[in-house]
Amino acid sequence: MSKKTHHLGDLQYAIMRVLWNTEEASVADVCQRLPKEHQRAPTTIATMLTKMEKKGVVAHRADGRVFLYRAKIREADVQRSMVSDLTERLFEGDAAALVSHLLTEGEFKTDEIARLRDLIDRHGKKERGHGR
Amino acid sequence: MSKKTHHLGDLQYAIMRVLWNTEEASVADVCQRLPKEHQRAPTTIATMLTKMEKKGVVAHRADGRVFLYRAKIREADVQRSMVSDLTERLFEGDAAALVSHLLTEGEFKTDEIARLRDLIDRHGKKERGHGR
DNA sequence: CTTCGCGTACTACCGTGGTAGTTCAAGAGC
DNA sequence: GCTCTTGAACTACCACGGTAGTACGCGAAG
Repeated sequence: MSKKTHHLGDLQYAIMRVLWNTEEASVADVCQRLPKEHQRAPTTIATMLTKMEKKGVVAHRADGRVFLYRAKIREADVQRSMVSDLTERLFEGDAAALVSHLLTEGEFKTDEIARLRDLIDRHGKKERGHGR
Repeated sequence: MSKKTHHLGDLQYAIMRVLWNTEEASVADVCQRLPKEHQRAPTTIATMLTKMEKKGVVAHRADGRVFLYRAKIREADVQRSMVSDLTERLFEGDAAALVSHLLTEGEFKTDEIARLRDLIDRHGKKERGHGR
């Protein structure tokens, strides 16, 4: 169940984001709710949704004449598979190397470092807290 | 100066990795040095290299009858642009959110957490150390 | 000189993301 | 009933990663 690695393109991810925020949406709804940098012709969105349905990432039901689409996969799953894909490719699956890269390439503003350490501390505590 | 965002495919990245490790390599060299999961027909590699040259990520010079290819971009640059691409798409550019995702999705083994905290500590000190 | 092998060049294809026009059908309005 | 609007379906492209066969040219072996 939900094993395949879902790599979505830019527009596809933007469409998914709309669906994740709205449960069900028609083509027109999606068009309206897309951020302006992803605005496309309605036919483009419809085509994309059809292709995405063929891939199994969305499903639709008919409500009168319009189709209502909904996401079939969870955002966290897509994120996980895309992130681990990249980690595999770029860092041989070493997630810590990815973080190291983020640090040395200056992807963090100085004040974020503290927040980061906090995140890790909390996670470490939770890990030790409830066993395993 | 090296501004464009280089997104390389799987095979292309594997080829680049060979070039990053060897300075100069012929098509045959690349074929030999590719990990077995990326072994392809020599013509495939040659085609890829030609396409990659057109994109500007590699260059070649003739040595007798053979072409010696070399990387024109640095690995860190590709990593940076691919990672920040993904961070942008999935986390609105919030790199800390990416780390948080890695933590909650269990991408780290428990003993890596310590190493991680260490990385961050060292980085924090260095930051404060030499100004900026 | 002729042939053989190797290496590059050219060409062709497939899959998929992306883009959108054109067509078709069904309900709304006259 | 006939037209107008609107949404879905179908079709057609383009770009690019990936894959590899075929053609060609050149130096070496005979």
